[in-house]
Amino acid sequence: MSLVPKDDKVLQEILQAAREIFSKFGLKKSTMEDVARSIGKGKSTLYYYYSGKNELFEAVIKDELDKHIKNMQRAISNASGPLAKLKALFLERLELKKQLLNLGQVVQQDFFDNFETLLNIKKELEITQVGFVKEIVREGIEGGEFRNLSEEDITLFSYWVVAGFGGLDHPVYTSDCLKHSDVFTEKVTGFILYGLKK
Amino acid sequence: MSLVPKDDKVLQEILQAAREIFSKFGLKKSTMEDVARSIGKGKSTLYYYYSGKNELFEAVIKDELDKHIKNMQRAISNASGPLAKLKALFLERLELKKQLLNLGQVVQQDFFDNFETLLNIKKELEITQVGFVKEIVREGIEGGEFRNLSEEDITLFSYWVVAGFGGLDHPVYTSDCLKHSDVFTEKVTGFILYGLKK
DNA sequence: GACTATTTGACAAAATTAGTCTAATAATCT
DNA sequence: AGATTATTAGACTAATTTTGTCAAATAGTC
Repeated sequence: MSLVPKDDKVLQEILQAAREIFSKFGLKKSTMEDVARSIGKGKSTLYYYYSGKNELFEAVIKDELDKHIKNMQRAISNASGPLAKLKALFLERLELKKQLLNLGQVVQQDFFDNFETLLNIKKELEITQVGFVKEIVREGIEGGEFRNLSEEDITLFSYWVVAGFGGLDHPVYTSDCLKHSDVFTEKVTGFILYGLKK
Repeated sequence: MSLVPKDDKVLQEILQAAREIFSKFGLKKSTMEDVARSIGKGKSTLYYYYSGKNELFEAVIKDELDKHIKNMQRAISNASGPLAKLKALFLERLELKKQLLNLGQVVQQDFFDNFETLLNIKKELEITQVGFVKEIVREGIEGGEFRNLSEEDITLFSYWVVAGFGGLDHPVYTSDCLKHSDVFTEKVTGFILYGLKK
């Protein structure tokens, strides 16, 4: 994503600064000069590492998503049983949503789709999440908690769950729901599992 | 300050919207379009009431200061004895500082001085505060808590106190101090009163 | 309807920002 | 030390955004 990933220290510095500036002002009102100034460098330095403002923004988003995918992986590994794993996944997904909100009004699906690379990133995120859900479901089937499903059905089910995650990103859902995240999580997890019970 | 103070409702609407936008983005990154959009009107409407962006900003500041002067007045009236009054004044002054910080990085003295009208407003604020302090000191002298001072000395003392208030606006003072506002207030009030004790 | 007040949209001038490019500077190697 | 490569910055232009203007449209009042 970056032109010359030679000096990792500067790269990280730029990413961190950019994340903060974009979070504070949003993409539109943030300038490359803002980012540069905040790390005490010239704007040209940024262009040495990233080919443009949008590219920097994409890098910030991708960096953020990568971190969250890792967090999801870790959360699932740390949980015992499919129920706990699904819950952990769901909670982590909510966290991802919060972070995207924090990146200055970029969570709107239409805005997100405007970047071709971001679209690819989104697909990757979707596939990764589907993978997580499939893994959990398979574990539940093998453990006897869930009814037996064909591989095809597992895939379909997993895509449905992840579609539900995506739906949470739409502005139809207000912050009030997120405030009651424990109750909300239980309910949604319950809905999800209803389709799997023996 | 406004060109045509005819429709007070729209005027207030603009002021309120402007306050929020300026607080969120600061003066520089806020646009008249932002303000207009947030009240669902055209930008030209803003120019009908205010001759320019800076003029609108000044109006917001002046409105804010007026409110705080009233609050200072009320706080002093409600307090008993010069010590309590001085403390109340000081706390209210800190509140004013917070509000100015909230208006998007305008608290810097040099920035403040850039506006001639704002300079006049600042002088007015200074004179008002000096008046409050003098009142409090006189009360303490008459009540026997403070040593007797000439009118000239009272004036000098009051200007010194208000200068101290102004010093708080400089970036040398970090937010950490403001976090411990009770201890901070006690200490500063103590320093102030030290010069007055019998 | 006539008159006045308010609001808006189109637009030009001014200001700001993104991005380019060359020179300066720093780092590395021989 | 000089040569080479990598990184950084400043000057600058083109593109974009913002401020402010002004005439027309619209709303309100008599």
